[in-house]
Amino acid sequence: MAMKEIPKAYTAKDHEDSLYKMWEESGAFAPSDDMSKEPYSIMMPPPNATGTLHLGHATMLAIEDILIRFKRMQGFAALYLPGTDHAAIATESVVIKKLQDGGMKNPREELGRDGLLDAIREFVENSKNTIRNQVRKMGTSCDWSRERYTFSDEMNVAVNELFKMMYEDGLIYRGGRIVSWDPKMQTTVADDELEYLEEKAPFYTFQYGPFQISTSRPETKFGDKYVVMHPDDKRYAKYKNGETFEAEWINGPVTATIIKDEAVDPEFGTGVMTITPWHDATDFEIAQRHKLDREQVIGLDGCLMEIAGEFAGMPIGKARPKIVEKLKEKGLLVNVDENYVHNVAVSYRGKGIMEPQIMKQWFVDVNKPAIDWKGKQLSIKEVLQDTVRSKMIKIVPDRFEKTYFHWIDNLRDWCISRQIWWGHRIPVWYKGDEMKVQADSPGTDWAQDEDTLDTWFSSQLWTFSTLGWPEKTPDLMRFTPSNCLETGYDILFFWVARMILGSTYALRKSGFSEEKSIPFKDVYLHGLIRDIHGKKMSKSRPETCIDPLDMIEKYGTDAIRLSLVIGSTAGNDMRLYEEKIAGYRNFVNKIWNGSRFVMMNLDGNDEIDPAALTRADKWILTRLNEIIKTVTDHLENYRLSEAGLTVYDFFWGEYCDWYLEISKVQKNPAVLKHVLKTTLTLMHPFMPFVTEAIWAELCPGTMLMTSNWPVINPDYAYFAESDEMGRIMDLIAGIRVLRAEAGVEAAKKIHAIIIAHEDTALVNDKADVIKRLANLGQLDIKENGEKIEKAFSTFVGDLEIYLPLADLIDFDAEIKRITKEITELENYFASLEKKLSNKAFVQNAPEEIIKKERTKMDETQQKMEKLKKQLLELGK
RNA sequence: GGACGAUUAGCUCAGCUGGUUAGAGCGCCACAUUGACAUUGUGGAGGUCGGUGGUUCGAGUCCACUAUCGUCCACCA
Repeated sequence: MAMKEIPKAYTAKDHEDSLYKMWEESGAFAPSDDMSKEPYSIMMPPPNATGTLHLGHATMLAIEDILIRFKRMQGFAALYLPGTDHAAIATESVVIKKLQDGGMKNPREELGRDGLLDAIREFVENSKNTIRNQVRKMGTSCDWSRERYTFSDEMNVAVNELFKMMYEDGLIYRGGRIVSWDPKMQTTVADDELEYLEEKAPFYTFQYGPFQISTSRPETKFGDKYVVMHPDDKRYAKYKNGETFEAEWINGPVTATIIKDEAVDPEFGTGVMTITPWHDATDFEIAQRHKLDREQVIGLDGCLMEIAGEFAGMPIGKARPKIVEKLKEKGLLVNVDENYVHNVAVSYRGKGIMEPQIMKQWFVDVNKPAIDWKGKQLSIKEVLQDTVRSKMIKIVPDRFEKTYFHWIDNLRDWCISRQIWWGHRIPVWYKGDEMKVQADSPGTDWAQDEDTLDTWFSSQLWTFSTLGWPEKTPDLMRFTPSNCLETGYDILFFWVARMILGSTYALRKSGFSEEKSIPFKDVYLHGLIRDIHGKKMSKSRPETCIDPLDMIEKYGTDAIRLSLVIGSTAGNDMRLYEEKIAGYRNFVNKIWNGSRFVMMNLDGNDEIDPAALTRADKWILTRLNEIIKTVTDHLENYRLSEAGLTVYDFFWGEYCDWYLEISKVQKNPAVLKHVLKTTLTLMHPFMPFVTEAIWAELCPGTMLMTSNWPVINPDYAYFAESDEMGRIMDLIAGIRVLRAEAGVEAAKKIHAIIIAHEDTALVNDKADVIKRLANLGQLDIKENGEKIEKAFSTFVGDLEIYLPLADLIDFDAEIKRITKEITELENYFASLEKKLSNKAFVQNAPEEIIKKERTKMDETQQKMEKLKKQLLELGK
């Protein structure tokens, strides 16, 4: 038989590449052309076209691919659109560093704009290929024919179009604002691309006229001519707002003005500060409020300017101690706190220390009403809030909605211009004082804005520009909005919120309805992958890093996918270690061998004969129904881990350990095959390769990937699911109402009785419950009928009996004691039952022992019945 | 300063709207195994679910307070 050729252990390497090739060539990665099928789409968050795939990407791809394969099998026209991101600052700094490592001193100067762009382009093309192949390695079933790139010509058209629309709507404006300037990368950095590092720096206090002021940055203080204090600070009550005084300062005397502003914290330092509006965001705001002068002190190169007099041209780091020295000589240094700790802002990308500067930049206004939304003109901020608040967009897990709203509340205008070269260039042209906003040059003598756009400005268009916008292509009409955006929670603000912004604005403007203009319906946020100690994996500590590609090589893609998905929940970080992956590799192998065994026992007959089913067959078929239902339900609700675990447990613990064992004695090949096929289907989204490889043997000529997702077969409901618990729940619900209406004591007694009488017959027969209760007392239903009826209405239709409460009181303790005893017996009974339902025990244990256990069970049952009768007697 | 998350077996983690005796993997102990599988099977030990109080007939699950760890946001003159 052909089976003998199948190797004993599954070696992933021998199958994965050829299976992927088969899928790709079959065309099944593309969504079905059948327009009657409901569309389902996921836009892959594009990995940066700089490096290689890391575990974050692997997690993302695994989760998305599970969802898309599931939906595809369910019969949706499933689109999974892949792509890469040009990642402006990140890429440019990587390439510049490479060139510098290669000996080039200043690549920007030496290569010029076009030369550097060429170098970056070449680098990006190479790494794009690497990324593509790695995405394939993960088994990702995305439609490569629709691959997109955030810096393609088509994308550039979309970006320019959006810029123009927003400009014409007055949403984009140019203005002098304080921005974070990165002297290292020579560009601005957005607020949320900053991170703060703790730094210990000397904290100086200087005499400034009659005041003492403190600073850790004396080099900014040259132009300071305002002192600010809180209006309510009693210490300085004698000074009036606007009052001036003379003060000796670094380079001679200055005339200073007193300003009262609530931004000053009276508790901090001396409660008085001088301000440097050009180089501090808070100071800038104070200066705006009071219309104060602003002067630049530090140049864009990080060196002091003319205003610094003798210090001009010095880098700030060098100048600082010298300035302090001079002030000390002048007798103006009051004291130095050497243990002062404060935060410095650095770039999230390049780690350069920020220098706030006032610069002309392009901004997106987030407060101007400009979007026609549900009959009103709303601002970007308001639309961002409404989409989530009205549940048009659902965030999983929902606790991130709170974070999202908090972020929006604090949202300021978005600075979208960057002074780097790698990126979409701002489509604005200047000639003298004239300015035009358009993609192409208006003619000779016009010069284009030197700046490029923030990378997120193009990324925000990802969900719909990839489908052809601004053209109204069939894909755009069909697949927008996408169904799910899956990404890490760390870029909720960077990207997710911006996509909502871009999509709602652009698509509403293009005539789409509110429902069609959101970028996605669900947002699924996964956590970060950490090492076994819970630390972030970082390149600087390679021993903590797990490279997904190494793991694929060693354990196979299916094992990686499982280990990234099982045991992880939305929004929570997960630890990953090699042993875990090895564990799932074992499972993959188990599937292989279990299937091999099944195939050795098939007889070519696939028809299940209902008349020939053993108890075991019926059981496994019933269980299969339950598993289908559970797995489908979990997947629909993004509980991927639960779904995976369910099918894992079923296959290993029930199908292999139990049903296959029985099959060695008495087998039903048709059932064996049916259950295997169904289980393989359920497992396929999680572990596409091994399931497809087995399928090829099991059902030659067909492809599992395009098979139908299983549905429950009502014929296989041989064992009714126990709905007893459901009945009890109804009863309890009734008691809860009764408690509210008739009082706690009454409810407690009824509960005690029910516990005591909790046998199936009693719970099944509602009327019987009521009768028994009725025997216990003579509470008149005519008096309390309404309450009682309400209490039991969840499980009793008609109530025309008397309900007893009053006479129970004396038997309380006795009932309690017997109830407890019954509970103990029940526990014992259940443990016996468990033992007897253990297949291995039943199969292997000697007959006498099993008989003995059965006898014990019978005895226990009799005891329990006796006690229950007693309890009833007590009731009477 | 504000918010959020975590705390469950030796380790890493599940546990969906409160409900039969709280689960898995790894590790540990004992035994088994040349007929699918040592990447195995069977059995076992191991948990007062961080603490205190509350709601409830019933709490790992809900509420309040609290401890420890972690993350994010804001401020830091």
